[in-house]
Amino acid sequence: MFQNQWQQTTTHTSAHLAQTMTLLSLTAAELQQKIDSELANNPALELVEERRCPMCKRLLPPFGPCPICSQPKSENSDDPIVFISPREDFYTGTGTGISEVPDEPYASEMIDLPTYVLKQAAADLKVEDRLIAAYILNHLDEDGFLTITPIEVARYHHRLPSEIQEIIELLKRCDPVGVCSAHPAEAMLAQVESLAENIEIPAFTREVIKDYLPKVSQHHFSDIARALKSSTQQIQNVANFISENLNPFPARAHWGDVRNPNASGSEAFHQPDVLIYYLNDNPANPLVVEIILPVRGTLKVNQLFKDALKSVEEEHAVEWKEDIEKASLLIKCIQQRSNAMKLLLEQLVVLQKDYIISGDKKMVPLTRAKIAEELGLHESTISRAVSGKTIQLPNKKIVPMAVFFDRSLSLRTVIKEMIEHENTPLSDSEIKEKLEEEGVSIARRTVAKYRSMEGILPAHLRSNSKS
DNA sequence: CTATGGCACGGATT
DNA sequence: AATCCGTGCCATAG
Repeated sequence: MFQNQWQQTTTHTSAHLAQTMTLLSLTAAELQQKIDSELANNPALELVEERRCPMCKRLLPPFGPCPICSQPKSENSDDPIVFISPREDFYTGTGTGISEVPDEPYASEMIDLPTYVLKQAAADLKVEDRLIAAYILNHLDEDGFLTITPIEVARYHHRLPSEIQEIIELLKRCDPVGVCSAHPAEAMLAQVESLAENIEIPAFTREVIKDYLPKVSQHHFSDIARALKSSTQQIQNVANFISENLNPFPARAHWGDVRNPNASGSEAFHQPDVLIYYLNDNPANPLVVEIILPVRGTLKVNQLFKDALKSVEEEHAVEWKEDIEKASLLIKCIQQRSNAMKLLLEQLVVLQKDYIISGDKKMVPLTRAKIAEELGLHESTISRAVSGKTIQLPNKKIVPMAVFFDRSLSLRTVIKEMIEHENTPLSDSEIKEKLEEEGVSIARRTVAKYRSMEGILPAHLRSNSKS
């Protein structure tokens, strides 16, 4: 009986399928937004109480027992535990998630970047300028850069470009410092100015940022020194300062090995969709894979509402019925999304286990198509499920899920290590040969490409001067 | 002449 | 159909 009704809703193909697709491609944070708005607009949708595991106090998934406590004690520890978890609140990126209070709960007021910046700037803006500021903030890309030019804004609002520029300058000083810049260099300059108020800035820093950023990333220090009539050592200092204190992408959570102390505010915008960690953070324990479901408690169709449907006049009945349909559809779709994510992660974690445990080098080349085949799902499903999502690894790094499908990552790290351990600088073709001895066949040109991807400068400029 | 970076083409992936 | 990636060829720098 219940089953039947369920089935009917699911097999209602077109619209439902479409919605599942859409939901699948949403990240945890986006999904939460969606659910919140649905909850507010649809009276038939109800959020019932959260359940906690009596043992570990962790929030329980919508159905079933606690995934962790219910694990049989002596289990084949090779099998990672994969499960869907309600969000325990937003994580800071360091916690295990188990009975731990988040340090920085952003969730209570999850505001988006534009709002966040506007709040800070509002006080310093003239009333008539706020609208413009809001307009500008709404035209930022995910890194916090402008997608429009000041000229365009000026035309649109019938103001002088200089006035617009003033507003932008103001916005640049707000929390993710450098937001609203046109490119990384500009953002970094803004950060320099802001830092200059408190600490000393190495000489030439501004000049280097302005004109030689690409060279810095390639470690072409001597070139820059020559051009600026400075010393290589001095430029090296500047480069260190830059990498330690500046963030080229103010609004982006910095993943990978870019460390950045002054990024307090920006990190909160990228919550991982999946957490992978050792149970209780002990590497001896099995891996736990936790898929964040941004809902506390259980979502369901309000039973009272359903009952009330029978005793209501005709005109409303239609409308109400629609609401109920919509609600149950949404729930169904969310379940499907969760299910797909779970299937995907189960495969992914098993296949890439070495990578998760021991790092980039062990990455297995993998394509979305292969996974799709394994799972019997369509490639596009996998694509959607992967795109935009991020995963937190046991080592606390947050990486895009797409790296699990990066065919070259493992080779790149091998090359990187090879160069790190080299005595005499190896040329690209020498590296190619070495790799071939290890059974890897790859073109010389490709070595060069990987090398530059890793920001390693060419052999002849890599004379053994260790800093 | 050797080592690299740029451009662009073709096949694989999404 | 659109994009990404590995490569080959060629120009350039040293």
